[in-house]
Amino acid sequence: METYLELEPLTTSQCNNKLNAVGDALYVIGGKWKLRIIIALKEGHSRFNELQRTIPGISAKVLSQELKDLELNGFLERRVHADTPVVVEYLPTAYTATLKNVLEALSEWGEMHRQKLREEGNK
Amino acid sequence: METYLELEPLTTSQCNNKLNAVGDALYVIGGKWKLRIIIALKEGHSRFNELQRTIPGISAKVLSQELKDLELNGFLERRVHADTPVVVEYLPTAYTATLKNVLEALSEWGEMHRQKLREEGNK
DNA sequence: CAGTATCCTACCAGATACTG
DNA sequence: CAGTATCTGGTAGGATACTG
Repeated sequence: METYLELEPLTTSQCNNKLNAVGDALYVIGGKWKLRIIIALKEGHSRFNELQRTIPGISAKVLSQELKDLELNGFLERRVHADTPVVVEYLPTAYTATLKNVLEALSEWGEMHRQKLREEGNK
Repeated sequence: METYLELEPLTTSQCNNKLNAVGDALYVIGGKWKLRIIIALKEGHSRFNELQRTIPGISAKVLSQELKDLELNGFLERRVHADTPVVVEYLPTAYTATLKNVLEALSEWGEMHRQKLREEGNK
C-alpha cells in the first residue's frame, strides 16, 4: 500500500524547495518547443534551417528565440564558422545528458497516458 | 562513455512515438500550475479557497479552469456535499500515483539545475 | 464558501517581408 | 544560409465585482 506520490514526509520548507525545483525544471524545459529542439539537436541536426525543417510548425522567429534560451541555459553551443557564406552550427552540450531521467519518465508516462485514453475511447 | 540521451536507436516512427508521448505528457501536466495543484491536492488540501490560499499567485478563474482540466484528465474527483452551505471537495485519484517517477525526475533535475546556476553565479 | 462574469491588457506567435 | 523586423490577431490570465 503506497501513499499517492510516496514522497517522504517533508518539512514545509523542504517541500517548498521540491516544489520550486519542479517549477524551475518546467520553466527551463517546459513549453511547446524546448524538448523537441533538444531532441532534434541530439539527433544530429545542427543547422538553423535544418532544425526548422525537422521540427514541424516552428517559425524562424520562435526557433531563434528558443535557441537563445537553450544556449543561455547551457543546453547548446552556438558555433560560428566565419566562412562565406557564414555557417552556424548548434551543438548539444554534455549538459543535455542530465535530462535523461526526465525524458525517460515523461516518455513512459506519456505512453501510458495515451494507452489509457485509447482504452477509454473504446468504452 | 554514453551518448547524450542514451535512447536506444529507434526507427523514425518509433522515435516520433516517443516524441509524441513526451509532448502529450507536457500537454497534460505542463504549464505553470498543474503540478503545483496536483501536489497541493496530494498534501490533503481539498477545498477551493484552501487550494487558492495554498498556491501563491493563482487566481480563482485560473484555479477553476485548471481543476476542470485535471478532472477531465482523471487526476481528481470533484465531490459535492449538498449541504447548506454547499461544500465541495477536490480529491486526488489513484491515477496521480502514476506521476511518481515524473515528479521525482523533475524534482531531482530541478535541484541539480539550481545548484548549477548558483555555482555559475559565484564565478 | 465556491465559484462566474466582465473587462482589460500584455504577451505569444503566425505571416510576411527583408538583410548581410 | 541564418536570421531580424514589423504587423497583427488571438488568447492567457490578472483585477475586480458579483451570485447562489
